[in-house]
Amino acid sequence: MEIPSKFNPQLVESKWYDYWIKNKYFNSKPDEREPYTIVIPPPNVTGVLHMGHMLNNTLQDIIIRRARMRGYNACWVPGTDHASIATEAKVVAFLKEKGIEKSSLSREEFLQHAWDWTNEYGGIILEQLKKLGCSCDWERTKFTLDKEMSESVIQVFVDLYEKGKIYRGYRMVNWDPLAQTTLSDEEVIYQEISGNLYHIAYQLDGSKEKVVIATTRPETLLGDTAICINPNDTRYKHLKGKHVLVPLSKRKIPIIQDEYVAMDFGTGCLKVTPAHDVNDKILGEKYNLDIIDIFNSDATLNKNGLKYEGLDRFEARKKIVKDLENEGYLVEIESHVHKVGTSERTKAIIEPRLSDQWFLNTKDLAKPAIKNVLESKQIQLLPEKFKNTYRNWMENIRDWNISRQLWWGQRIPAYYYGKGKNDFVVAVSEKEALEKAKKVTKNKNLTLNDLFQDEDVLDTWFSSWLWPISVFDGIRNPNNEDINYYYPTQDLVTGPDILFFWVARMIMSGYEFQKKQPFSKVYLTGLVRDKKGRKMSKQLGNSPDALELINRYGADAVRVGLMLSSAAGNDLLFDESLCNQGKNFANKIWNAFRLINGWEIDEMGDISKSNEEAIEWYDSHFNKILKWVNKNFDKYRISDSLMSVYKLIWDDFCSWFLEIVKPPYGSTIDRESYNKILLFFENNLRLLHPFMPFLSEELWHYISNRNIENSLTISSWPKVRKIDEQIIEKFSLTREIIVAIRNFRKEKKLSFKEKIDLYVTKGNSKSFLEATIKKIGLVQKLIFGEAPNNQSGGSFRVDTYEFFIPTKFSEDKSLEKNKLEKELKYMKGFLASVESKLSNKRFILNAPEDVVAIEKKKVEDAKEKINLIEKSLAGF
RNA sequence: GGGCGCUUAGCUCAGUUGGUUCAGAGCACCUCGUUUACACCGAGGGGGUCGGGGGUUCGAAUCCCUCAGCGCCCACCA
Repeated sequence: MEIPSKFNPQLVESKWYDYWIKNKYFNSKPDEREPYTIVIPPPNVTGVLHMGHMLNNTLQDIIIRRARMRGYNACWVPGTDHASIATEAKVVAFLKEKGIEKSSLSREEFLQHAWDWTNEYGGIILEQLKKLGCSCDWERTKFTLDKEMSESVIQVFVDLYEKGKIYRGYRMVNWDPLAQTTLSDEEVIYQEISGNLYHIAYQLDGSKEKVVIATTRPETLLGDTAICINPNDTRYKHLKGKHVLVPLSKRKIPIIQDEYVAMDFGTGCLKVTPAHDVNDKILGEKYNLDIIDIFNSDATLNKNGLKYEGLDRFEARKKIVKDLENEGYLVEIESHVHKVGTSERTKAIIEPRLSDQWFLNTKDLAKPAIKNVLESKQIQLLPEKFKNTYRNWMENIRDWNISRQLWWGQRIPAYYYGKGKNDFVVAVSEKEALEKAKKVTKNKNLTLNDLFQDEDVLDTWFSSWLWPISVFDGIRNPNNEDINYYYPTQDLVTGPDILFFWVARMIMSGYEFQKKQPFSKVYLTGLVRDKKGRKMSKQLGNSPDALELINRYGADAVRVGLMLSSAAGNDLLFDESLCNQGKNFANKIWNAFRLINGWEIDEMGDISKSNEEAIEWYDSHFNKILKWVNKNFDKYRISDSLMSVYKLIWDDFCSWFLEIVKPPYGSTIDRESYNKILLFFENNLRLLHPFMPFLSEELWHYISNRNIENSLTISSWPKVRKIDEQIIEKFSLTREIIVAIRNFRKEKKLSFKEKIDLYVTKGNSKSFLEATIKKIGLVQKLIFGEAPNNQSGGSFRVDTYEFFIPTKFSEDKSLEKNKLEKELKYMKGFLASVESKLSNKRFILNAPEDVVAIEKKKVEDAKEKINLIEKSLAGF
């Protein structure tokens, strides 16, 4: 069959992807086979493919493709996430460009825009995953805001509320003034900044004395309701029970005492602003202080900000510092490095803020989730080091703030029937809410118009934490066929950055709602960095365009490039040259097939001895490598698996096996050899398929007329068969001898085309492959016995063998003698070191028998070699 | 401030419960080679006192201690 001289990924990729889809090879429904399930970490619906996605989706595809080939009912469920903050922010910005302010829209109008946006840009990322070759069951594609997905979320909310785990509370929360919503603790990233510590003097009421406090946030003094000193601080003992006047506002506030204040920090005197600091809030509650909130929701100052009203917090800070200085309150500005919380999404500096929010008490949910991960029986984290991180977080878990002041998301199903904070019911629908409200209020005349649904939506993670269950509709429709069959899933592949956000919470929800783990293995990938070790980011511009890479190198090559350097949990330094390596590999395989394909078969021809040797060896060697590949897969060492396959195909199959069986130019190959070679090639393709699905499928079809199975994708993963260690050893000795012959040629400047005679002058058995040596070493005659007298030439030794090759010119005698003496010196030194080890009584006593036996064997071999060299030296 | 992890060839990393012939791989590098599968190639080669120091052991890259450097996670010192 004609085959193009070059592999063209562009032509082949779309052809086979369409073919796979058309034949529904990726689709799964429950049957009698064992399931193998992976749910995709749903990317942001409006996102685009980046290197991190490429990495973890390639891994998932490799795992699921191998599972499919191993006969499992493989099911990889794809989908997208509505990512409320990120998407809402994008939509708001998009509308703003068109001159539409969010505030001018009703909730319904805004949501319509958001859906329009989603329908237009949503799912692009899924199309990109197809380009990568991902074998997802696309008919199962889910979106976290789909009707049935949302219903599951609401049902879970109601359930947890009824169990008393969800509550509404007035708390200090993390406020993102840019997105204008609260965030969970996990969404706040603390960043070190170099700021200032301002020392500010407060006038003591009814005295000339001033008390100096230290703060990083001078603008919040407008919300001060006390200053606090340590009762043990002798410097301030006399201030007990007195009052001070807040600078600028002249408000009178008390001096309180609490051991919380560190005497050695700042001035040992703390201003207390219960509305804007978590610790101050605690002090405020303890001492019953007033709470003065000075900010609006966008972190500009409100009417409590007095003349600074309307200014942004940082503008206000500048002005206030200046005014304090002018009025003589500012004592000192000390530079000070401290940490500020920033929003994971918008990067805005977080403002601690008191407000009514919904919380989930996770203490009890965490219990089985901790136990089962620590035991590693039901759930295993890979690499294992993450167990510590996980444990640390889970054991100190705090209540989860699940409400967000956004519109894009599932609206909290709490319905208020009155003005009071607690005048609400929680229900899955308005109708049910009305019934409940009627009961609670004992007012039968209540109508839907009397109910007001809570304005907030739920944290996006509150929907994705159900993902492994909700994609199979296990919440709304428990015990349905899918959930019973596919759950628990097998593997989760994701980044460690969402270990708490997502992984830990899925584990909690899995045990809470399904009573079982959501997955048994969590493969945590590393971060994709550039080759300088920098995190890939848009700002740095060091992240290659994923699709561009696929266009340039081909999807297979990019997959290989990514896999070549990524141990689980380790960051991976991505360098485009790795894709090139993948491309070269594809080219190599392609050409190996072109070689085989071009051979003319002689139906009557007999198999040669060297072909027999090579076939016997590769058969065993392949199985040995297969066993190793399987072992690495079992340990989720995917890149090691690939490297084994890479070396198997490139070095062993192409460089050795094909070179041995290759018919000389103009000759034919016998049918028996040809069939075996093709079979081996086919098996190579099977191992290759999970890593390079397109190339392997393409080549498979060039030989598919021999196959009953009509696609490699649904063919089988090879089973390990017998491994003959003896032939493998024989081959490795043969290999060494051939390398030695090649070295000899190079040293003696003998052409690699010139035939030679090879004398085996010393050696106790014939444990190498003669025909192979003759063919690859271009050996005319292989003779066991002494070299003829007066024959010029040179000798060399391999293992316990000595060889002689006649050449026209003899080697310089003194040079050869020198070489032998060097070898002898080394061997003697080696022998001495082993013998001294063996003469050590404690070694004999303590070392295990086999280790001692090995050492003894070393002595024997060394002695034999020394003997060999000495005999040769005697000839000089 | 607590916890975890890392440091092995120029680069990226393996190295299983301490024990086979001077510690392995891939890439890079050097030399040679236009042999009709492939120069996106072939053949051959060089390169590491396993971060420093100390200890346990017959034996340590591997176990213990210590020092140094790097990284990650968690934590309310204003």
